[in-house]
Amino acid sequence: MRSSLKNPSSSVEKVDTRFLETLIGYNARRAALAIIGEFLEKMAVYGLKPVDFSVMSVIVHNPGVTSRQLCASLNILPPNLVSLIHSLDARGLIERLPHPHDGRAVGLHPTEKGRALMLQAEATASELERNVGGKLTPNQAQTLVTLLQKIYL
Amino acid sequence: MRSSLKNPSSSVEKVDTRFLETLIGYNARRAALAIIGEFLEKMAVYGLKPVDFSVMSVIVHNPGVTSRQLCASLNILPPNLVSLIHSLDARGLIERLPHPHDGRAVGLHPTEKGRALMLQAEATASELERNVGGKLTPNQAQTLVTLLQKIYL
DNA sequence: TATTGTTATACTCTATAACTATA
DNA sequence: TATAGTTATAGAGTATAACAATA
Repeated sequence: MRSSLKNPSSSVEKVDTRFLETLIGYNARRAALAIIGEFLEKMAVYGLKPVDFSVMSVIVHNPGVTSRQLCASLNILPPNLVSLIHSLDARGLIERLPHPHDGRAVGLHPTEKGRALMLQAEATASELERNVGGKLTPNQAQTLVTLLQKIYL
Repeated sequence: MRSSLKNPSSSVEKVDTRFLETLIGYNARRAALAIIGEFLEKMAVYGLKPVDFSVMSVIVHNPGVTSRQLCASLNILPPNLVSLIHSLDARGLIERLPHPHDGRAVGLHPTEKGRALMLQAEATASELERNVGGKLTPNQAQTLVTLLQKIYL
């Protein structure tokens, strides 16, 4: 039996990552990156990256939402949202209308084009979800979502 | 009953993110970021960021592992590992020794200082894990890890 | 010809400070 | 005085191409 501790020049056949695999954070990050990779591919046809998708989804489901509300909901810093919103506006997916009660704020509204795009994009996202669920039973997928939300919500 | 669809200037009281919360990728990312945030704070005393920690952990548990093996295990691109390894070397946490069979490769070995640091750091990580588990029962934490691994492994 | 480690570099993501207009 | 949106900018993270040394 060779001791890897006493031989500084020994080589490694199979890398042991068992300790890291006990950590929820490590596993959550690896799983998230794996899913986001698939997401990026499938959403490319809509010209939406994950953040764009999240922002558009919130705007469609919350017409009139402000930038500040978006930032708080999605954990985005205000300066980083600006160019994102500008880009969605330039693509004709959203409209910026004056806020009814607050002259400082701007309400973000989906255009018909934006609504139509997100109807498809959300369907694709749900389909991808069922693909990820190919590795999980529907029951397991639901359990997973519930447990993850206990952590960050 | 006000219809938010017909009033483009309506405001939003509470932001509805229910659709996003059905997506495993969204939840996994949010949970990972929440845990990594805590991790960053607790690991600051060791001067270790999450990637440094992962790399050191793999080196300690696999003395003699090569850069390429590390990259494959942790999903890091080789050019991005270089400065990381250099920094750990400069801190005296690892040693780079010639590989026994392959003249191109370099074996990465923990120094005693590196081992001692990681003994503490891994204990802290496990403790943090139990804190995250404060939101979950030990059983739920185990279930969560198992389900996440089904996705990316 | 393929692989290891490396350099240089570019692009994206994330973070901070400071400004303006309005509350 | 505080907040919404914005600008400028810095730093961290991630990506590709190309090279020398070795297999």
